Amino acid sequence: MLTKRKEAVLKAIVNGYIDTVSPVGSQIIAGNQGLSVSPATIRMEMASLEEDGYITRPHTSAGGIPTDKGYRHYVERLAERRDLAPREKENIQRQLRRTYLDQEELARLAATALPKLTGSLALITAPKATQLRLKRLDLVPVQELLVMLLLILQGTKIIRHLVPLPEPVSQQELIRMGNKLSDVFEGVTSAELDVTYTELTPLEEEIVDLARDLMKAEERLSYEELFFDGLSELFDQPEFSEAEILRAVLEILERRGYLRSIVEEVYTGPGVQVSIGGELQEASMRHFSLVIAEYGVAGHVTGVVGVLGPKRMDYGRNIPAVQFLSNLMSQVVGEVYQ
Amino acid sequence: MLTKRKEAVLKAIVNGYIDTVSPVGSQIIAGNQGLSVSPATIRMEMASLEEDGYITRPHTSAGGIPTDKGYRHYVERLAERRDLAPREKENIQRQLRRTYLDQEELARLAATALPKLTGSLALITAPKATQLRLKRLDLVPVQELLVMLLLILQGTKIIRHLVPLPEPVSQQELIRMGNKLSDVFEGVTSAELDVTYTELTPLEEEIVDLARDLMKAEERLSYEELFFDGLSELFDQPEFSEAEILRAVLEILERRGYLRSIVEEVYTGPGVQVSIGGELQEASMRHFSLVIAEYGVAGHVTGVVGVLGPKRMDYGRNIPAVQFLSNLMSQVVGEVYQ
DNA sequence: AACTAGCAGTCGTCGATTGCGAGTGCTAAA
DNA sequence: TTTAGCACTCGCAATCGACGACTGCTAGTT
Repeated sequence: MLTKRKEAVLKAIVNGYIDTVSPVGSQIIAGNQGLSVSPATIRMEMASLEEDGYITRPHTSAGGIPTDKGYRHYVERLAERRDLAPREKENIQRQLRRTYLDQEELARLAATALPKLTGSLALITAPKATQLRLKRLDLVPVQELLVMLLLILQGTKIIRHLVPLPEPVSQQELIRMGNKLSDVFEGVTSAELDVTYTELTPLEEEIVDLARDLMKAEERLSYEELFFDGLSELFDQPEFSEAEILRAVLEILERRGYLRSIVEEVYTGPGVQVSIGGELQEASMRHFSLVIAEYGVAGHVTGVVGVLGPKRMDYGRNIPAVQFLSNLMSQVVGEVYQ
Repeated sequence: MLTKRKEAVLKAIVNGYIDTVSPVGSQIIAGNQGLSVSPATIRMEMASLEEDGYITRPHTSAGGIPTDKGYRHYVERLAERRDLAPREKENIQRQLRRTYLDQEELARLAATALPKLTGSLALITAPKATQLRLKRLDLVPVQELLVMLLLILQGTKIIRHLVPLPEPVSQQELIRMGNKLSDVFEGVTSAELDVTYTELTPLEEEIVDLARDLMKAEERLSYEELFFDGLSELFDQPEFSEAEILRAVLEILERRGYLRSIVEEVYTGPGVQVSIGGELQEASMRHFSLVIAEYGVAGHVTGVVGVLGPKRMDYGRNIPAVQFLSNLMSQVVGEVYQ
């Protein structure tokens, strides 16, 4: 356990490092009001903090910079949460509360808003239903032997898929089939989409089978598509003057599935989760931190919202920001999802 | 007009610069088989090429690097086009010819394939119909006073929009309306979507009006959404060791509308178009070249496919690659679009 | 016992200096 | 017209030293 004074020193170091991106020395810390001891004393404390693994030094005679452990302690006990300004909140609310947005657009918009608030990259998955429900099924002719199967699901989700036909089917017949199947299977889950329900033609059976497979495949995906935005905000951060680090981010973003796996790894429960540098499995993430939270309607639809930034991001602000967006999106999604 | 030998020198310089990314001097050029003259003679030619604006030098005693004019001449008369290998072609064909892809997925897949072939960033717009045609109209209940209006259009395009209702409407009634309107307006263009056609209830009229507005808005967009892929391929290029240039690209990519405007600016006619550095309006593009081509069915659906890379990209390969993809996508889109 | 002043010592950064080599332009000869 | 030769120009990388930001330690103070 750290003494009060050690904590004050650690806090000053983390805050200072977040601010200046360079090691902070004992005199600067001593200069802080609130700590009225001499630099020499601070140095003693710093030596001890270093020994305990909270800070490190780039070289012998340099100031301290926080280690992952130091950041962790800071995030958990030291950082002062600074909520968004009421105006900022209103702005975002106005953007996301337009009722004519579908859920993907919602995620996309949220991903655009977040970087401006946090100076970090925003990561958002579209809401994903644990249990899909069919609202309607359409068959739309594309070509003589090709139709588009459209599954319209609860929420605002749509699955579309092209289906080759063994023989030509008239448009009237397709419409009739669509109406019939919509009628029979309205409100049904993938498990209940069963061909034994009623009398179906072979073609209808085939379509129902396909629909079920598509819904199951969709459910099996652990997350919806991941949206991100704010690359340039992220690259405004001074650590990205080195192209190497920058490349690391880009590679992560290009392998979207991979990023999804990180989100899953980090995501261990409700509330805002913070992962710092080396706490993430992946070596290339060691310069970054991730602040994420779940949103949605528990047990029905959920997505993940978060930011990816340098380890020295402004946690005091970003954590409340993610929290706020998570709550807001939960509300909006909840309304549409009924 | 350039003499044969001047052209040979220019070609050697461009090829050399593409290869090594550093100024190429007279001895290296003289070392090329095919040119059996001494370095001194080459120097004379280089001085003349410099005077005519085909090459420049970073400083007095350095080798030559091509100017935009030099690249332009190279692309038009000197570059040897090297078509893709049959295996590469087959691979791509196999990926894009899966009939169950809708058109957006097609564009997305093509955008993924291209960077691997060209080492550049791929830019692709989804196919855009000049004249949208309605195939079907659905109204799907979302909440008591909220329905999703679904316009299913020719091709595989879908427009969805949430519509607040003045008063509750039963699901049966919504289905009836959807079927009725689909029936009346099947195959119709936005201009023909007119409420005077037949007898409609006020709510139906409102929906038809909205549908028309949505279709018109969609038609007014100059291009569909732009897909891109291959950031990391692009950043493997050595010129991106400087973070500044890198930032320029990212800003361009974040402002997607802006990139679209560049595509429009460049796009002046059929066939593969090449724009080199300063030939593009935008100052931040001066280090890049763009190779693009239209694809689709002339007069019906069109999109744009291209690559963005450093000015010293491998034009000899990239131009045929874009050509090939444009042709292939035209075929695939043509089939689905009937 | 806890703190602090003072001081020697460490180490990275910045600017100036230098040598090297790649490559030129020019001249004079072939 | 071409070429060999040569003086000259620059960029680049390495070296060096001064500087200053810090530290760790010691000895003295509270």
